[in-house]
Amino acid sequence: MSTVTRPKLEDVARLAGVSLGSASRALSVPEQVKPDTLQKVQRAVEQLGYVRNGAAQALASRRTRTVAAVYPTLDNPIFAVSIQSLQQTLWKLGYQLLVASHEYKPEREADVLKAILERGVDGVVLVGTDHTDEVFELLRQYRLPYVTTWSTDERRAGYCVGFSYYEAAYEMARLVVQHGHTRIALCTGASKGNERVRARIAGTRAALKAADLELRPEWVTEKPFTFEGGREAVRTVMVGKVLPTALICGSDIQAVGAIAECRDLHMRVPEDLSVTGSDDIELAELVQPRLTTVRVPTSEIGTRAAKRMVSLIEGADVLAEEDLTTCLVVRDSLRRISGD
Amino acid sequence: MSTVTRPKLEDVARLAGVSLGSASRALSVPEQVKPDTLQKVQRAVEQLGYVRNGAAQALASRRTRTVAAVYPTLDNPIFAVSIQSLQQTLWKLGYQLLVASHEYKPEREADVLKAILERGVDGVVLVGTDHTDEVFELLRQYRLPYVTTWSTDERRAGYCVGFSYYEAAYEMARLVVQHGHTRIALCTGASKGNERVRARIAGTRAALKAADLELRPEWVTEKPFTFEGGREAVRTVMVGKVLPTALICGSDIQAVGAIAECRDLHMRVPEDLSVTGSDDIELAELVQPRLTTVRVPTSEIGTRAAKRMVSLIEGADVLAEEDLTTCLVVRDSLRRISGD
DNA sequence: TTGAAAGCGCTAACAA
DNA sequence: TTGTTAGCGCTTTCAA
Repeated sequence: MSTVTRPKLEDVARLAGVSLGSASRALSVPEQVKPDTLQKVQRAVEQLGYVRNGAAQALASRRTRTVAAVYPTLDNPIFAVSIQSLQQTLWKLGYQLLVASHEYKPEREADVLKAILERGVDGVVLVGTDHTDEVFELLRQYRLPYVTTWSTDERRAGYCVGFSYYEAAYEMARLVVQHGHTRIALCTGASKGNERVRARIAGTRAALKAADLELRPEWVTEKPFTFEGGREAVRTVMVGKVLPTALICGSDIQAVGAIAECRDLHMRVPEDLSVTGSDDIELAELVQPRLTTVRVPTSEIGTRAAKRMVSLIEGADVLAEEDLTTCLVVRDSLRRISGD
Repeated sequence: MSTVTRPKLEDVARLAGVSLGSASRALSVPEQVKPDTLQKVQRAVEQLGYVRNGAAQALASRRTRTVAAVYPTLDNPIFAVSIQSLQQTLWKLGYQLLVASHEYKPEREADVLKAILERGVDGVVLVGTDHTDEVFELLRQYRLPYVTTWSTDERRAGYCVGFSYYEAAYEMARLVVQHGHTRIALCTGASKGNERVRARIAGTRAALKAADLELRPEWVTEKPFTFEGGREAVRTVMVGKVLPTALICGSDIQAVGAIAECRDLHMRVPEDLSVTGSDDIELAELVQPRLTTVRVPTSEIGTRAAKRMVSLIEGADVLAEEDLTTCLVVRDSLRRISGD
């Protein structure tokens, strides 16, 4: 009970009456020792309450059994859910997760990564494919396997776990157009260092173009992925003589904020302004009006990223996987406009 | 650029023309080396792109510069916000954060902690004061400093960073009573292994008692801290001949779920049922009706916990701090009942 | 203020 | 299958 000092493997070996090497093997490659030896070691471990010293193990084996994930922010339900599944899956595979965030400041990412490198990890999970050269350089230099998530990217296809933001945006914009809207505004996040935002803008523009519509520059706003960002978008876009009849938001969080702002401004959703979101977070069907949005495979991304990361680390064959898919979820916040 | 192998301190020392010891000191205790030496080492570090090997450092110094935090879940905005501030503050103080969660299963906490111990951390941040003996035993055995957060607890007062759930609940219940409600229901989380839930029930009960009211057992429901939990609470409690006129929820998330369920059930909030929350998450003022709730110092908890944790680790004097406070936020989801 | 050298606790190659 | 032993890269005495 009151161990004065933390027991080491040597203590375990001595108590079990085997050599240090056998004790080590009993713990890491149990199938390579005699059942008898294994049992003796296990008993000693239990008796002493022995727990491996990870630093020593990492130093000697050059493996940490930890993977790091660098997120734009932790304070967004889609990332929280995704981290959750990433964590759970890694845990089952025997890995721990070290999380970090750069608060949507792409230029900070390399610093965050450096700190992680120093601490030592076996692999890194990144969000998106757009990172500074420094980030990729560090990864290369330290020979760290990595997977990029959320977005797909043709060039690095083997290591992406995500879906096409372009297509998701295209589908949504088409849906809005099909509902008879012609004056359509777009609220996204900051496009710098974020290819997902850029793909979304491009997809939306393409869908409008296919309907001979134009995405007016003054109706495209880049706002933070927060409730407040959505509020700002409404204030930014609902000025001037000609007003949009629909606001497509890049995230449900923004959409919910936009709806709240409309209410405060005494505008009705969807009668005065239709609002759509993206992600289909749980909240989407709880707000009033219920949000029309696009469902993305949030938790699946975490699970798959974990598995792929471990395959990469352990040198298993990494099979090219199909991209994940999204689907429209039609609820009440998008109005059908008859005539014009 | 294309370093074949990661440079070590020895390489730095050689390039700088100093001994290994001096190079080490230049990095960790720069004030103990001559400015000249310091500069030479710094230059070499830069030139080689040297990054410390954390495992080796941890092994030799028996310090990891990492603190772990074990949460019930990561998928709850109050924890996300708190983690955020914890992380930021630790980072500024030169520490990294390792997060883990036990998914509201108190019995898993010790296992999670063991994995953390193995990885090696300098201290642990826990949520709440109610943990299994095994958890405290591990902490003691490994001499790990820890701080408990969110809740205050007289017995371990020196290491708590939190507020009184009892008082917060008392205030809220009193407010509800003052609004003329006599039939009051309570929706909390699971009380097992969660002293915060128990304190909340006790506080609510005490406030009712002070008004000669009773907290009926059939109107006290323990549900998960999720939207769905709030929905279930409404279904559980709104049966029978006599119905409550107010539902006090243990979290805003539950309250928002409850409001949505009322809507689906064609009950109006607050006309047919008043609903109150707790935490004052951002969403609270975005929903319709806007939520009456109690504001808790979410981000302050993270900041203070980080500072206290580092003081504990570095052996600084840990000054007894005052408990944090909460305050009622009155909005629209609580109705005033005239007469009865 | 510096250099030399002895570990930190473990893994893995090698020999038996 | 097991025991022996040489490191893994760093910190930290100790002596100079």
